[in-house]
Amino acid sequence: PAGINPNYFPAKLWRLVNSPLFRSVRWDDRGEVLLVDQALFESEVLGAGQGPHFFQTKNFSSFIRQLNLYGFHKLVQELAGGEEGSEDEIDVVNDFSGPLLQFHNPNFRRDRPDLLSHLIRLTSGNKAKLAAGQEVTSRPARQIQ
Amino acid sequence: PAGINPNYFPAKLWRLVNSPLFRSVRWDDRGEVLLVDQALFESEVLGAGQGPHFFQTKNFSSFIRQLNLYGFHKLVQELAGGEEGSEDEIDVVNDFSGPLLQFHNPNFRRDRPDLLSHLIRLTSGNKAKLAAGQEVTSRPARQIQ
Amino acid sequence: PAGINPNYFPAKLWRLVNSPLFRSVRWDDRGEVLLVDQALFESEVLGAGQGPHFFQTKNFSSFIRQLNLYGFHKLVQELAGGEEGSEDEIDVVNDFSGPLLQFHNPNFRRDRPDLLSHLIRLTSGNKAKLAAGQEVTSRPARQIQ
DNA sequence: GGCGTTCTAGAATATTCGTAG
DNA sequence: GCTACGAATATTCTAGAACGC
Repeated sequence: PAGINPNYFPAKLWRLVNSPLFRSVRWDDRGEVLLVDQALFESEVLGAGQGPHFFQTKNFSSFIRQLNLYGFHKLVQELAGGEEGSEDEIDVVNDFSGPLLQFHNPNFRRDRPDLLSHLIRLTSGNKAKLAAGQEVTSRPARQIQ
Repeated sequence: PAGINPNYFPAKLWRLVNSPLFRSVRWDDRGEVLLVDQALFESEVLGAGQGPHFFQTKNFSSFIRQLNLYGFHKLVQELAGGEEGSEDEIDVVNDFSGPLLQFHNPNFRRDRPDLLSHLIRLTSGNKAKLAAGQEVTSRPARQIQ
Repeated sequence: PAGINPNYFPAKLWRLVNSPLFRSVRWDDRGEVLLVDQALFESEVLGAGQGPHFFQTKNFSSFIRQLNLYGFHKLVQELAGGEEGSEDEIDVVNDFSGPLLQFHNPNFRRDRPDLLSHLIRLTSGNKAKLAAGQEVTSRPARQIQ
């Protein structure tokens, strides 16, 4: 998407979730929740010898730290028991391999790439600025032209 | 229900009692009392190999501890000894399999999901806050809505 | 070892590291450093269907949280870059399968089971007591006789 | 100086055990 | 007998802090 730095975590996550080449990171049916298959992610994204190595780490926990730093929150898997929409949840969880971790961020939605610029790193400094009502933006990409 | 954390006990209990897939946890006729078949609960909810494992314990007593922590109280079953109206009680108790335990909480009613947010964990700290007249709320959910 | 509660983390870790049945948790050559093969640990200790299931979690991160709570610290692996003695480190790291994580605690040594009783949970309350110079002990095991 | 990675800790709920009432 | 509760540990999710680039 335009306007955000392609080298930073939000842009990388966006490319991952929208890439058909990576099955470990996907959208839920509504395009509002990030689904992650940890085992598959570790092999196809963090594993050795992966061509376009997205991240420098091999530890899944570092990926989780990034998600939290950018304001994502984990959703617990509501399995088989709700009133409405329980079928979807079953599908979501048992899709193809291991259980899927679910993360949510109001500024990370499939149909709203324009919101990506609102994903900021929640450092203590940035949080103080936000509390003071100031705008916080990520460092923009260095455009050639 | 909206506004409560789906990871926590009240939400899980709500899903259980309203799920047609679990027969061990049900409402009484009026939708005001929680009915629990211990033997069935131990096999279908706490038993091994249950896909959607709601709890990490296999001990029924831990489930009871949670009920008490959230303000549920056990109703003693007056077995066929009252004056009139004893048939109802017999029906309630011997519905389909084992004896049904009955628990009550004024904020847990079938037709009032809005009251679920009042179910708070009665730790000593929270009870002190309540005694001091302060509001006590659960850690909020990260709801999608 | 006598005197410590066999249900708590230090005793479980002691049994694991000294058990020939579990290869994922071992001592280093000197018996002073805990070596953990994460992948093997996840399958043989945290995996489903393990007989004497030590922990109720399936997440390796929860195991790490326990190590830190009881005062263990991770040792960074100096990979083949030192001056002398680097062979030992290589052996430690590449012994049989994946890389081995190393953790250290002065009260966790192979030849000193008597020190296990000094492993206490570093909660905020216990840390305050320690800072005040008070003794902190774990809840003792309930002995039958 | 910002971002990514790592290691550790905070804080809330969950689970267990024992016992008061 | 047995319900309810206190208190400790266990588990989970998130955040703090340090460091390198």
